[in-house]
Amino acid sequence: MKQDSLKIKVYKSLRLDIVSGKLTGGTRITETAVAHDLNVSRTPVREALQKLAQEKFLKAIPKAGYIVEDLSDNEIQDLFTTRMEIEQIAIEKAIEHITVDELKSLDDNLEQTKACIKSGREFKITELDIEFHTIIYKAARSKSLFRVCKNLSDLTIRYRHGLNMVPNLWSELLQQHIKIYQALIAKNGDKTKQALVSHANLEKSSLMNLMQKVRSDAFAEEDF
Amino acid sequence: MKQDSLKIKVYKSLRLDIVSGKLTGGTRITETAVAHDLNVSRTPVREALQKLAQEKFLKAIPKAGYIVEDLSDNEIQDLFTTRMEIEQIAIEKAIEHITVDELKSLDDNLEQTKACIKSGREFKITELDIEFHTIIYKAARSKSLFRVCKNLSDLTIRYRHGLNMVPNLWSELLQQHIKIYQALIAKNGDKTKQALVSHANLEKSSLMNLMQKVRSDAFAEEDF
DNA sequence: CAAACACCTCTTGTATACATTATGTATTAA
DNA sequence: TTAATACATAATGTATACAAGAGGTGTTTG
Repeated sequence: MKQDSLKIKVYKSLRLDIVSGKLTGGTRITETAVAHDLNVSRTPVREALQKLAQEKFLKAIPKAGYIVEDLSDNEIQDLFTTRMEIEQIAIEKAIEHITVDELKSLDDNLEQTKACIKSGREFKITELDIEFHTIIYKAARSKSLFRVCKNLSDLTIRYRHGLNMVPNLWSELLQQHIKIYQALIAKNGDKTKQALVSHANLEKSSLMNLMQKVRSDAFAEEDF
Repeated sequence: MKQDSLKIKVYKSLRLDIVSGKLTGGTRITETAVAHDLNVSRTPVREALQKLAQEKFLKAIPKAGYIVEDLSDNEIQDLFTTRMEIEQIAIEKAIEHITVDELKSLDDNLEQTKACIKSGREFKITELDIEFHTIIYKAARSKSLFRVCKNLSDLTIRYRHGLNMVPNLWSELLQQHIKIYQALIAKNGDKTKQALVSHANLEKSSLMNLMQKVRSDAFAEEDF
């Protein structure tokens, strides 16, 4: 395997910090600080930050640095909604083109997820969830659509780790993955889309409940 | 108005060269050459090239430079198809949210286009065409959807200048814009989507005919 | 003659020094 | 006391020098 360039290393490192929630929304980031932390010069850091800003993980403040993108509840909802709407297009195409190998990959993915839920390896579950959807994007056989789907999916990752705290949610989401998988095999367009919409809605509503809870908890603490 | 940074200047300059067809697909681009041409250092050039590559106007060849992205006929068709499919989502939302001011902007746009078709200002017509669709994207009131639509639309621009050569096409496309506009006013979802699909299909088929013609002409010349 | 190896050159990758600008603070004048 | 100005500071913006890798070419050796 070829060695990543420093730019890519910095990119991956920061991206992981953001999607994993280590860097929260609003955090200020400066080229110099990152360069110092990672022991590289400003050049690769600068390029990595620009890439992250273009992907909407960071927000560039001209002549003043960057902050970690901090979406409002409405903007997060909007993101999840758009993702679902476009994913419907993808899954409709996937029905036509998906191969037995790809269906096998989905099946493998479901098995692995089941195992991870049992053993409680939450970080891995999120990864598998992303993989499940990515297989479908790819099966749509549209380069431009794949790019759009993947980008939207990536942007949602950081908001989904909180879902690990909701008890039994992963089991429900897995059941929905299975429904999607079965509808894909049956090549039933309406059923597939419906299963996908239910899935996205559960995810979105769980997230919104969670955020409201977090907010009211914070408010309660202020009473002291 | 604030002065653009060199990076932005270089970016805009190259982007214009690509979408206007001055730089055709497959053309090789190197940092040094661009820097020399525009009398700036490699740093801003480098950043501009990376931005263009991320937006899929250029293709990065690691350690070897860049070439102007050269899509196959199928890939171009795919791009236009995806754009249309996602634009349908946008226009459905636009019906719900579009304001009278925005409808007025669309009307202005149609009038200007009419005038430009009469006077044959083709470059301006393309701009107005893009503006027409952008107003609709914005009216959908979804940040994430707007971003996706705009990006896909931008990618199609460079393939559309060839359409200027097709006689009377712009008049037909204008008629379709008018249909879309009227359907939007009537807030008729099905009619609006149908008008949009017709519009996109005409554009796509005209482009494919044109490319096939260009190809067969080139083939005919080889017979000598 | 063919294949392998070394080297030469072109291009990106990285570090660093310097320029520019925006912001905040302190001082001075009205 | 307040407002304006000047300056200090900290960040990005830009230029440039050097490093490193990939590919082509020529020479050498079997």
